[in-house]
Amino acid sequence: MATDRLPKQAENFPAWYLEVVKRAGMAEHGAARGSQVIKPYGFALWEATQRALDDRFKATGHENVYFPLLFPEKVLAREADHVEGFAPQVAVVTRAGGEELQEPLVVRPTSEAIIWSTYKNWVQSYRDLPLLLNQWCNVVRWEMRTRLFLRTSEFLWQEGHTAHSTSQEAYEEALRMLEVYREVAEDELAMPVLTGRKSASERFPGAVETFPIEALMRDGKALQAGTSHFLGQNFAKAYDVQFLNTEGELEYAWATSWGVSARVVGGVVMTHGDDRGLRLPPRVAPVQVVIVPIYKSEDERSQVLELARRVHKGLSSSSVRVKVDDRDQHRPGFKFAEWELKGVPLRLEIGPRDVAAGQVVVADRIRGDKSTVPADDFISRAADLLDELQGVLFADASAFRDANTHEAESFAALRDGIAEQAGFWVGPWCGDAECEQKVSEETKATIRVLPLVQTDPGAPCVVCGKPGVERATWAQSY
RNA sequence: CGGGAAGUGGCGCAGUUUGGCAGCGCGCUGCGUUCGGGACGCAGAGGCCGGGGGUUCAAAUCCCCCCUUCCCGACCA
Repeated sequence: MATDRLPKQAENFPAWYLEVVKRAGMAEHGAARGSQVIKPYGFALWEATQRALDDRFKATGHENVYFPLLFPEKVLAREADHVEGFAPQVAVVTRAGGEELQEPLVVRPTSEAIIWSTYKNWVQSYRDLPLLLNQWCNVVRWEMRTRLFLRTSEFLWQEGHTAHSTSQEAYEEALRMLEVYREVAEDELAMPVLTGRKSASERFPGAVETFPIEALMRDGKALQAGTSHFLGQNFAKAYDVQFLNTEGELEYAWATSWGVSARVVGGVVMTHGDDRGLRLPPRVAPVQVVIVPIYKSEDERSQVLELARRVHKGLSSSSVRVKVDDRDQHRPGFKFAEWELKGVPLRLEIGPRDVAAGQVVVADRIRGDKSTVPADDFISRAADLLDELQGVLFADASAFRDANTHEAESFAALRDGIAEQAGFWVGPWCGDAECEQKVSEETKATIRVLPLVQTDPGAPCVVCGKPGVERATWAQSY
């Protein structure tokens, strides 16, 4: 008898996370250091997220493009902050075609450089703007420390790169895409997020402002689940992208970039999972309803499968993603445990008793209860029930986030509080990098997010006591 | 990059101290019994023991060199 249970979340969260990711069939370690193989179940979640994002990109006027994976190192080196920020993480190709390359090629860590060096040729007039483009691709960043989905040396993402004729328009674009990210995180992934600005030290290299979405994982650590950057004219100046404005004057273009990576798959695992495994938001769940047939004799089998297929057909026709688990090599109990691990929101158990009564047993993975309902009632109500569960999951995660958000009354309270109870800690900050650094040195927590508009100016900084200019949210993070 | 651990059938591991037929559990294949919360019996298949060199009658095991991966920290989506 192989029970082979998962570790308990509370006892060892990282081990629990890795076990769920591997055993649910989402991903495993790849051949190269820090790389990963994304398996069908994990990829399906990423695809669902991709669709949700891409639909919204299109709806906001963006188009998809593709730029090269490799480009000359000197292209990357044009923007000072950018190259300084990424240099330690960049993989470089020095040999190809059996020869040393005259000019080394970098594997993109992000594509601002190659895209803006190309935009130079695409932009001459204000009539060429705005340029609203997005790219779905992989990037490579040679991180010291890796973890499946959350930080791998190669990862999948989307990166939007826009060029505008005015500062205001670019700034608004950055905020608009931040809002798209918030919406996808909350409405599709049921993952509540904080939005706002990053402090200067946490900014993207080359950005004027960085706007993140920050989610809280079940172990109280924050996860940056997406970022949108207002790049000002930094890249236009570095790559010489100028246009003639309506006044006939030459002006540098204004830029944004924004990205969400497959890290969010890990975020979903760590936001909603419990001791039994995953709990998937219905809107992105690869399988929303799984049907487990129960039978002894061949006779029962055919009757049970007949009802199962009827229910399958009924649900499919109302666009519910449903699967009949008719594998003969496993008994029902095994299948129950397996689909719970995989986080399928609803499981139907159909056995001889149910065939006789025209009913199904409905097991709810999200709320953890079971009920018996007439088969036809379930078919007509399934879509609504899934919507309801989507809401339950979001409400659960929001309640958890709220319960783990604390007010930092003093530096001592912040320092000791974070050590004792991980989570978001909120308090006034004077804006000095020294105070920020003191907190991170003593607590390992960083400022995750600052409000878009000042909410509490003048309150004493929780570190130094000087009048605050920001209300900061601190947390330890992934 | 510092600290730790580990490379042995698909997966998880034991065997290494003290050299002597390469094992166990899960999984896989076949047959049978089972099937409403992780089934069982019987019979099977499957291994250059991370790589290279050395010591020895004999190396998974001892010695040297190399490679790789994971975990914990500093860096980051």
